[in-house]
Amino acid sequence: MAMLGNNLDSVRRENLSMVLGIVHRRGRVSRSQITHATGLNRSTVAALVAELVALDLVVVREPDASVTTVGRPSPQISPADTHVTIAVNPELDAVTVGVVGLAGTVVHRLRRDVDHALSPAEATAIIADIVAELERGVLVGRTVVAVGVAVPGLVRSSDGVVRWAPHLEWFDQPLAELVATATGYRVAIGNDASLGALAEHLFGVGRDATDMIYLNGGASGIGGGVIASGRPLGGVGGYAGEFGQNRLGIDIGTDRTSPDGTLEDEVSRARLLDVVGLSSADGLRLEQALADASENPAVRAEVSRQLRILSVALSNAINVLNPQTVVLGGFLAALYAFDPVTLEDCVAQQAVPAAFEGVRIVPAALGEDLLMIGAAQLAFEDLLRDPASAAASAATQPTPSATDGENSQ
Amino acid sequence: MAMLGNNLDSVRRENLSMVLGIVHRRGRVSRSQITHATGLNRSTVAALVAELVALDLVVVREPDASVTTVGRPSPQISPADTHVTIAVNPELDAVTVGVVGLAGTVVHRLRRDVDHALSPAEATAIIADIVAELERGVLVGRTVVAVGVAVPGLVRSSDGVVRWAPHLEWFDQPLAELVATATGYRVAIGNDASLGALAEHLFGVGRDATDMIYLNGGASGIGGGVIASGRPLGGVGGYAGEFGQNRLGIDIGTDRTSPDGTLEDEVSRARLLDVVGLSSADGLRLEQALADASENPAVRAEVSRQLRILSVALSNAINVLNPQTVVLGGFLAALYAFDPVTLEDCVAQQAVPAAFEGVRIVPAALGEDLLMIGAAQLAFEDLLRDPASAAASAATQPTPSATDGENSQ
DNA sequence: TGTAATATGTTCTGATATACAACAAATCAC
DNA sequence: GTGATTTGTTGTATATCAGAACATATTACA
Repeated sequence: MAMLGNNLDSVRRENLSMVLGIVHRRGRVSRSQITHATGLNRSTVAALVAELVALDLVVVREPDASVTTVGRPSPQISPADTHVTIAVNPELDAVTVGVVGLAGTVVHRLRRDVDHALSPAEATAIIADIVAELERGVLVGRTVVAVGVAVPGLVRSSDGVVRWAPHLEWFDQPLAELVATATGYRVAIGNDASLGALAEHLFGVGRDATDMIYLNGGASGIGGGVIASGRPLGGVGGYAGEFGQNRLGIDIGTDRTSPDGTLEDEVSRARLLDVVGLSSADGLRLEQALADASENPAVRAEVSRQLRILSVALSNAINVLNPQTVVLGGFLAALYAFDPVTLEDCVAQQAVPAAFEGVRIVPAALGEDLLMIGAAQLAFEDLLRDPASAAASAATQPTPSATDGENSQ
Repeated sequence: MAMLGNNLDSVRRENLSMVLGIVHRRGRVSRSQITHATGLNRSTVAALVAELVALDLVVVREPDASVTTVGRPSPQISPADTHVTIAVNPELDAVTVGVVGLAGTVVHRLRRDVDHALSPAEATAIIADIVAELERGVLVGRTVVAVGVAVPGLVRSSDGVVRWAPHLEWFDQPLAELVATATGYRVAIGNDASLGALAEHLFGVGRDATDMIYLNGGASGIGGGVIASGRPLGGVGGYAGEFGQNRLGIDIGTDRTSPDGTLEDEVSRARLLDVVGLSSADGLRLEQALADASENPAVRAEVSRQLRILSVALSNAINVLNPQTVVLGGFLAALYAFDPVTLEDCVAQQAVPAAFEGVRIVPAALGEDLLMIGAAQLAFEDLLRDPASAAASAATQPTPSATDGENSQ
């Protein structure tokens, strides 16, 4: 029963965390907006903001001249750009690294293509190399809070071990430890789709949803993430959200290509590329190709087959999780864009009516920044939870080099 | 962005809540155990316990003589039996009402059978009648905190309207309001299976699980509830957990009786009763009947068919929610007991290995008290969240009568 | 242009919850 | 019976937030 009591320190910590969180999510707020959002006293908010300014976490700007309300103008508070995280996304054919500011914006991004499937050690070496490069460039004068890695596979949340990343062929690899040792920074690792869900929840189309499902269609399969009561749903190990492996009931026998296939066996990018005659395409290009071929009966048949199967997956998920919003990313967004009405109708028919009412099915909004923002968010988590001590430890962190090996999350 | 800042009042409130919660869940603890569990100072815990004693919420007993440790013995703290909730479970053929103490034990229970399907108004009248009877009996000298109702259907958590209870044929009925008006107490309403999940989580086999799935097989279908990160998962409307309506993929064509049936179409008590030749039976009697007929090929075939289908539902749920424990209640417990190994093997084959490792599949433990405890827990929620003000308002509540009509949850 | 109204910033004081320290008390170990 | 250990009890100190009073900057309106 590991719950800790609240003392006066925790009040300050939580209030600081709350103020920083508001500034982080909204990007720019007046101090009086913070006062109203928190319900705290003006004087208290002033003190909290002053402490965050002293920690170099937020900056105070002149009141926004464009607002025209009665009363003394309130200064604008924004996240400082001095504290950043490094977001990393290792994929089969490339490693993407980004520098993300506390405002949730990608300051800098860098993609390094590779010609063969990387081992964890090789990926780590590339990451360390890119980080070293960044340290000589954009990171000068900035403080790196942590490194966040979005991995296309299952990650054990307790220690950052990649348990199962079939696409990369990584199994039980202590990636957090490897990257921490190589870069010298604290490292947080998570599943890519779960981090995508987090990103869309905080900065994308899931902004105002407390309960949200995110499904991402990638080259390797379908990943997912769940936000429940405004917080990421991880499960005991952190593996939650594996919608792609679910087995679904489909009413038309010919809809299924195998008798007991999983969602990602039946609904796949490869089949879509196949039917439109492409060898590869990102989400937007695939969407365009599908639209161009919308009169082709074979295309229509395959798309509607996949939509019907996807609708079962969504219905099941809606029955169990009762979300406000369902966000579709990757090729699933292309699938949805081809025929939104059919998908919505199918889901409406199959889901429990009360659970479905009010559900918005929408395509993802964050595009290529999605995983950068998600991974960065994971890395910012400690700072957002306890601004004072995390900022202090980040500032006093030894100069990043290949010496110390911390790990986290 | 409705989040409130912490002030000193909230510290006190949360600490009181935490101490009462510990006493509530563990039933009997020494004060020093509370000190260690909360991390608070001895003197602080002493003050908190003293306040709870003053509120008549806990009682202090002499130190337990049986403990033999060095040092001064610490007094035992237990929940007081003066504060109770009234738990209600309307069913098709009966209304069950229980008086449940803060310790989570059912002090008194009373079942009234009815000969026809009740309307919400009729059910309310019966509930009010039983409550009046209780007020002349066991409730004398006790304070009723609230009434909790476990409904076999979907309940809107915001206002306690029963949206969809097909078994009872109740649709969009403001049951919370009706019962509150009729009894004069604050009323909290929830779905029966979700409350079962809560009960098993707090006092049953899910005690040490932070992430848990509960599936209950009832006469009317299959209901479910989810605990995620130690808290009930409700979704936006409170409808989460409707596993029974999910559509599942099954590998053997003959396993399915309809091409696109839901879980509760395929896995049903009626089919089991049918195959063993009974017209009705509760969980235990069905379990016995199945065991007795374990050599009958027709019984074996139907049970294994249902187990295979159930395994798909569990695998899907495990993939998405990554729980520690899966609890099966009602006839699903009987199904499980018939052949635990087959079910576990099927799930192991179909679920994502990392998500399945360490999952315990277990039958429910609380038996017939399950829904009483779950409904009571819902009713206790306000008191547990804010002991000081809730206890004060319960004490000053107008004498229960058919005058005031509050509702809650 | 000037005054009133409104909202917010700033500063100081007060209330209060918890931590801490010192002492007292009750047990076990030897 | 004495010492060690743990916990209860009491009084003091610290820190945080609320609130009041005043200052300031804007809009509204005559």
